[in-house]
Amino acid sequence: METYTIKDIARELGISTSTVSRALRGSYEINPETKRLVMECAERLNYRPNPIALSLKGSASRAIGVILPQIANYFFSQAINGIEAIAYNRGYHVIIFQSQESYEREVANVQQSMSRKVDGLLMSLSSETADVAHLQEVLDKNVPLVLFDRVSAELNVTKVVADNFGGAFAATEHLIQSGRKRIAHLTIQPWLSITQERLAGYRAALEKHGLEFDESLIRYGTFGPDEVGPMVDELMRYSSPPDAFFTASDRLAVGCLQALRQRNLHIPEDVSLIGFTNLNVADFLAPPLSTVVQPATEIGQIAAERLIDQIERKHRALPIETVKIPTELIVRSSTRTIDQNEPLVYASK
Amino acid sequence: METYTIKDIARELGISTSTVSRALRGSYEINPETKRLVMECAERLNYRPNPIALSLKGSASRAIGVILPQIANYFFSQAINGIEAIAYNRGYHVIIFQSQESYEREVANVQQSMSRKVDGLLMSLSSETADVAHLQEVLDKNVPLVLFDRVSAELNVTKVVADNFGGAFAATEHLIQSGRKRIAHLTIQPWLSITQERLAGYRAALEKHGLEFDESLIRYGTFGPDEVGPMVDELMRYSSPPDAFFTASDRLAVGCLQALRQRNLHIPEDVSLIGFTNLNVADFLAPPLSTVVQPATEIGQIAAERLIDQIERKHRALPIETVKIPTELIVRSSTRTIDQNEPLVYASK
DNA sequence: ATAATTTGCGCAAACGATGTCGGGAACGTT
DNA sequence: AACGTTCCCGACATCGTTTGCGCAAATTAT
Repeated sequence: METYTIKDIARELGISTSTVSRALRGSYEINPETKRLVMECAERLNYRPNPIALSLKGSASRAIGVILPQIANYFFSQAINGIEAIAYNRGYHVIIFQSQESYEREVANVQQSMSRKVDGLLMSLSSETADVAHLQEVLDKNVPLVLFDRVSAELNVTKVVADNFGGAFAATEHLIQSGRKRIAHLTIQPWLSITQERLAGYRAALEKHGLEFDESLIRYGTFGPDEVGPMVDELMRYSSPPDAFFTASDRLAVGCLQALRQRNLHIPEDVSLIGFTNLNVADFLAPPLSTVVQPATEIGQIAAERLIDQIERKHRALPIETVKIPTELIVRSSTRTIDQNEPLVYASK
Repeated sequence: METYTIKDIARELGISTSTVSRALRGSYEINPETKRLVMECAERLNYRPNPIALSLKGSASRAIGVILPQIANYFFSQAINGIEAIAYNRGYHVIIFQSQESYEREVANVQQSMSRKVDGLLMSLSSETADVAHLQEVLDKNVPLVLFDRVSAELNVTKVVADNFGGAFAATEHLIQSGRKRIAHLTIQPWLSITQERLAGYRAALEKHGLEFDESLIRYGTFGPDEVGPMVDELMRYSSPPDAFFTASDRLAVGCLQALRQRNLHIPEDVSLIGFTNLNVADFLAPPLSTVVQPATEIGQIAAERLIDQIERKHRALPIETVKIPTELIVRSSTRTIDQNEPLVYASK
């Protein structure tokens, strides 16, 4: 099956390429009969317009770029599914780039997607990204941009995020209500919006319940391997060590679980553990892990919808807003209130 | 930061675009002094060649396409990481497409990547794919193609796969050696190469140990939601029900775990469970899940290397071969030999 | 000094599609 | 009969880059 061009159709029918082009795009100034012939011939040859040529011409490429830190991450891979679903049935293709949490690679990704002439960009910032000049340039070029999850306050664009404050508040309050008093918070880089919002939610819940906010119970992780162990060690050495851990990501939740287990700290007997994560196996862990679930797929869907709306109504400026999606608190055994009579068993319920 | 073209450089220096083009590519027929000027100017303007124009011309796009069933899957997302790592430091960009286990979408993805003029294609077949004519076309166009994991015997191309036979053999033998006699095998679509190989490994291990191969203990899954429950029900209704489950994928392993738990079947007391999976939390599940681990990252890396080798030495035909990467059997509690005296506890070890 | 090479560079065509012109034919209007 | 319209359609330029060909100047050979 060869790949035919507009020229082949033109030659076949003995007309000019312009006519073919116009017929294909349904221009009003083409004879219906000619149109029919062209359409039929295109069909017969299985003609597909060359997206590269289209992009070169500067017209729509019907592709959107997605730049995110890591695919191998529940949250992001689910978000991609949401994005693809929407993009697919609105006729767009999705080109995925991973920044690998590197600012440098993120900038390169942005350049790549610009030169590949995507119609719009969907981004979640790398953990290294402090400066957003590269994104300002995108906006200056008038390329629609929507941020999701890891957003920047410095950019005046549409953003789609989970209700991080609310989720963190709910998680913390839940820990307090189940009898915990010294709640450690393991989180990620402090300059990220999500970190700040979750921290604020955590703090607000403490304050509401008259608990002191203790800076020394907060630990900021990077994305290094086995970084949680040392944090746990430090924290547990305190004269009044934490009786609960609230972690801010998939990785930290699992890392914390592992670290606690290695140190022979029992959950929830010794400490409670709750994660801010999208782990789909949370229910099958030992112990089943309480989590704040972010609707990753939905975030992806809404972000994609907003972006495509912007692309298609490019002339009329669409309102810029921040969409906040509610999170859901799912309570499992890892944050159970301890009844001293209960046997120490994690059997399936 | 504007985006400059070769023309801008030409105008700036008062020379022709051809000269600039040749200078940039280091042609021998350009005066070294002119070259220097051009290089310097390009540097100063931060010139980046337009990949779209390059692709249109038909030359290398320095991009490779990756088409796989699902990103939201441990195995595939790790494989992508391996692919990206190699591609990145050999100067290629990776364009990822998801077939979503749909033949139709896979064909569309192939078309897309062809028309985006990727320099090569890395693929893992969708579970619906029985016919590979669309891939034969890729080969006919002389576009390098490497298959990984889900490969097709009908295509004469380089393939990179895990040692599915060996892994399945090891898993089955392990179950037998831990005292199991009726081993059920939950697997995926029967026409996939990996399914067949794993089944063969399973069967060979049974035969080696003098156990009967019982067709009725095999179940072929699709990718539907909660399909495992009914399978388990059917199997457990047998007069001699299975005493072990060997599952062939991430999804099936977790699904099986869930189904068994819901039916109050204890692992490993009532039945053993071992998965063929890349779940990174296998050790934290209740019970910790024995698994056959596929080196996903390595598979991705090797596949990417082979592909890029083929792209770059396109003239000399590279030998076509199937690379088989060893798998690793990791034994955890879910396949423990049952000691009747032991209490029924899944506590952390 | 003349002829033959070499060196360095520009012109123009191509890649596939779109869009701006403008022109011929057929029609209607005075 | 002469003019203006409308309807269809084709020639050509364009997007950014590469490349075959050719041509002038500089160099070397005769």
